[in-house]
Amino acid sequence: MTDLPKKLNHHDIEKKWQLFWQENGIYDWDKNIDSENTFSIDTPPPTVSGSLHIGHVFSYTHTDLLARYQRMKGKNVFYPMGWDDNGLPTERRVQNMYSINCNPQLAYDPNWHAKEQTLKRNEYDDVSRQNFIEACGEVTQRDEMTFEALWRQLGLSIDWQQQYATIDDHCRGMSQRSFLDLMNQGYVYQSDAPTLWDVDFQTAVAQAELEDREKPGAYHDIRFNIADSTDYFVISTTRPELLAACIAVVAHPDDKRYQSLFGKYAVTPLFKAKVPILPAKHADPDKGTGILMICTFGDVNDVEWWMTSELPIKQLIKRNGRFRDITMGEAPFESEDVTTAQTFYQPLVGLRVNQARTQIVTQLQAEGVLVTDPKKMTHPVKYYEKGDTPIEFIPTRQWFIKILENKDQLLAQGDKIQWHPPYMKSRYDNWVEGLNQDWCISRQRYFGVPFPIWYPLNNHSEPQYDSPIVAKIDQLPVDPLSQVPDGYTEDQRNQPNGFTGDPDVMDTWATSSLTPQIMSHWGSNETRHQQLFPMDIRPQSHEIIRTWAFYTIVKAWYHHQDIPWRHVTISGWILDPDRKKMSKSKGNVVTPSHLLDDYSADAIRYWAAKARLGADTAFDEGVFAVGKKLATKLFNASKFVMMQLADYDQLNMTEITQSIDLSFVASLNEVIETATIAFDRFDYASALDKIEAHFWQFCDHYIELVKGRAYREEDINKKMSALATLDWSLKTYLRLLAPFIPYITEEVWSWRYAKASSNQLGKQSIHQTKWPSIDEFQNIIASSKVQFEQAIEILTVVRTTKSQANMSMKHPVERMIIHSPEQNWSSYETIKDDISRAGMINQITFSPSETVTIEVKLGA
RNA sequence: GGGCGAUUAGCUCAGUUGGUAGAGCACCGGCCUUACAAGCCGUAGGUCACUAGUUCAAGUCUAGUAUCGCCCACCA
Repeated sequence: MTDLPKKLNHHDIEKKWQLFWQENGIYDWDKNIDSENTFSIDTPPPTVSGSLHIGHVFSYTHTDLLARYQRMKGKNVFYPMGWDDNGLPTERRVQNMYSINCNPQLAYDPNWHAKEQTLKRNEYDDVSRQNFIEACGEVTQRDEMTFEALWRQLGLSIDWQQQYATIDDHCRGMSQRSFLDLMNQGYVYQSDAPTLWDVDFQTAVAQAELEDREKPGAYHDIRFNIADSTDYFVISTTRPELLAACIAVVAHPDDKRYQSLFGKYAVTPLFKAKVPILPAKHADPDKGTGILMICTFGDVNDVEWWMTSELPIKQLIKRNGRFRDITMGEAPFESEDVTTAQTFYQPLVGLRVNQARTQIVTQLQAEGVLVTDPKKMTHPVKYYEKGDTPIEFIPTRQWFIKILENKDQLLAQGDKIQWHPPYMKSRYDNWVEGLNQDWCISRQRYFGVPFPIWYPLNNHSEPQYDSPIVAKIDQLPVDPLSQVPDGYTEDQRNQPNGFTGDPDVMDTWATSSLTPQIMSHWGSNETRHQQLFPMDIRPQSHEIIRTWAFYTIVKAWYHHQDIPWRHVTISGWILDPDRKKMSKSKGNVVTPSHLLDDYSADAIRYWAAKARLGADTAFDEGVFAVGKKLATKLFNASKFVMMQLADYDQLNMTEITQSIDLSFVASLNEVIETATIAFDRFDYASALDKIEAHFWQFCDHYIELVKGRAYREEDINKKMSALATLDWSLKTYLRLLAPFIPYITEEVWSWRYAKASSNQLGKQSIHQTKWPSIDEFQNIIASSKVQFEQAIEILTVVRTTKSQANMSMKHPVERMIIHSPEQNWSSYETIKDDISRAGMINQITFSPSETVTIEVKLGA
């Protein structure tokens, strides 16, 4: 007590308490407590292949506030941490860091080790899939340690024994178990059809992973001749490079301009292909020229129209986005003039889409079939959200999970979940209602969860996709590329009449949609699963409602006919000072480390805690400073209280007897009640507002009112009343503020309340003590907060008067006259001594009046 | 085109069931007051985006308008 630090050094206390929390297992989940008394959190596994930014700190703090509150309410909190380390971001990072490409054809090289190097892209070393995966593993493990250190510094009350990584054995096994279960239930199918395809990553992607980008483009008005006629018409297209892929020309059935052409044929320029002219309802007479070409495949309309037609696919673009070799004249590339067609097509071979476009425009111009110069415009183009080249539709074989046929059920599941804030549910509803494709879960990548599937090969080594060989549940996780299915031997791999492993990996969402089951150990530990599933809360951001939240609801419904969690808590975004979303691509990201160092973890948490769920918040260092100020104030006020209490081990609330003390307790009581209600509604921000405001009243008014009585009063009862109130108040504020600013509260708690002798709560860490409750002091509940408020009013008048007179606060007031209704006098009378001392007032008198006015006469 | 949200003091934001507009920061003035000058006290600052309506009473409820943001759809 005698050697309390003069200044608050947040670096020291952060280090000290992090270690203490870790060594004493303060945040450990107790597996022996039933589900009723458990609060389980489906922590978002951060993508580890990037750096954390202040937005992560923001939303993870929100979850921690709820976790800490629930823990203090006596819940057995299950707060795990996961790492999302599979998927494209990791692969891309590893490729760049080591200058390597994955070549699945190569054999594993046990002597190869990843080393950081920078080579030109065409000089990258090829490594085997297994080597590549090991490199990914090394990188992610290193990243995870960095992340963990930051989370610990921020003070997240995670149980670090509960960890998973989406690429680890457990998660791979769980993903495969899920796949097999869905397969058994008939929710999975394979389809060989045009699929959303990213040509850079060379993989299929899902509808949910697309985004529109506004890009420059141009309308190209191209003349098409009508077969066996001298007539022609003009189509307008943004994708002239696909002219050779044209399979038909369509116009709206009601479009009078073109009705006479239906049933006839058009001949494409350059390639001289005869294509039918047909009616199609999706053709909009008001757009372009009203007549358009169908190409395989220019956009989703082409795909949809093609599926209902009997026409062949003329595929020009290869999986790598380049134009393939084509022999004109061979089906389906028939031509009226094979030689000319080949001449025009040949220069396109090997080009990428935009290069081919330039080339073909030159050709069209040279042929005189481009009616006008290209008309420039900008239009939205579909991209894979992580890609740099527009999406193409390429026919490939993919695995799908059925979702379209269960929209109603999925909407009903959404209704059973409580969304915070509630309007976020409409995002979910909108998305489900607008779905138009099943969920494509296969990806042609390497660092991910493989499908637990092999295919038998016929005597031509062709895979028999209709009769896959399925792994057994107890084999999971399996890697079909290195493991052998029952009944076969390794030397039969890829041999005629042998087998082959499914080469694809799963969409990363196929794994992260199972985060509740991954942590509940569904399928392997039924007791644990029952304790933890469904989970209590799923914290996440709103832009992934359509992916993470949606897919998790899908899986929980298919596997368990249940909701995955009872509540979804949605954090908003951090906006930069121009109110733009912070994102890597915009280059406006703020990283948290230096902020934590400058302002302290408590201060950063304070800033995060001021933002309500769902609300986007501008990045504002001013608020960090306020948080830091609060921590400093708590430190100083606590030091003051400690000085007063130094000689007293234990004080009892029954010693609180004085009017102003009782009314102050009543007023703080009200705050406990309000804050508790707010926290129960997940509204930590309102709770903080109330607590904080009252704490400043404690410092600015209550302490000033009673400090004299605390150290100068001769009447021991009056003195003890002040001391007991200070003691109880501080103990209460510390606990109310503990979820928000865990370091400083723990530090102060350790000065007095963690000691067994003075701690009826019997815990060493404040974070394991009970949240304050009005049940603690029934004898005081009946008190009124009126006297405290009267005192504030009087004190304020005194201070204003002195301030306006440019006087020191120590300057005496010669006389104060309280004009007030007579029935209030007795109340004032009970606080008169305290007011007089705090305001340096020599004399207080009363005067009857209907309204309250306070008259102050300063001394000379 | 459909859906959702926001608009309150110079800035960042509160405002629970309708009842006289709130905080912090910034600004300005004052104050060494035995926890804190990284402090304290105080002053000033707002047609609650706009228009109509309901009501004794609207920041709050209803309808519409504008601006900003997000989600979805369309995108030849």
